Amino acid sequence: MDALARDLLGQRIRSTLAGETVVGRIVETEAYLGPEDAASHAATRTGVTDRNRLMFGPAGFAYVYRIYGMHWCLNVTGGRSVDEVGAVLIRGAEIVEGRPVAARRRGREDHLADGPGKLCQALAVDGSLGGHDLTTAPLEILPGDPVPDDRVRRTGRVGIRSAVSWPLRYLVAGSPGVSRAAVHAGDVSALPEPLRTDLR
DNA sequence: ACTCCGATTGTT
DNA sequence: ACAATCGGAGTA
Repeated sequence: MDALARDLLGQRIRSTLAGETVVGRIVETEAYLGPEDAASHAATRTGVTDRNRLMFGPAGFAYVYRIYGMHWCLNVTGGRSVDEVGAVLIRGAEIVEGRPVAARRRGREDHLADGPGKLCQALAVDGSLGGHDLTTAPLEILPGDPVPDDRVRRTGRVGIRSAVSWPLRYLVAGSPGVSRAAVHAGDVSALPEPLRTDLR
């Protein structure tokens, strides 16, 4: 999961939804793990539910959920085996194609995709994309220029109450499209020992 | 059936 | 600092 979050940086996400093309370069992600991660939607006491079921499935599919009754958030599922549960939230992208389309959808010329809700609005992503195979149109993740390690920052996650110190947020330092959220130190030692093995 | 509240955003 | 806005999850 963690490795997926790192590797998504620099890759492109192309939306041809609603008949128009918008492409973003992914610059900010966050990993959410399985039941052991209190901040994850997979941590529900009731186990698998209608909402989180995709987090328990195979990798490479869209898990889209609504937040605060008004915004959509896009995740890439990351499970590589039946034992691995989780997904990676796409938190920010730099729009590299279809800027005018994204601006119209956003109703403004700036801050087009520097946040998970904004990104979904710019790419026209909504709940109907849940379960979509992200290797196929109309919403697909494509290879991009790899981001070297010295441009990558790993920090604590944003906007959650539990396990905030887990360093599972990744961003490309200084790149447009990174959200304004404060960069706070994620503490690797705060991760439970079994999970640390997933860190590179 | 009922309450609580969130992996956010935009404005004051 | 705070309102908007609603369905999922937990409780009964």
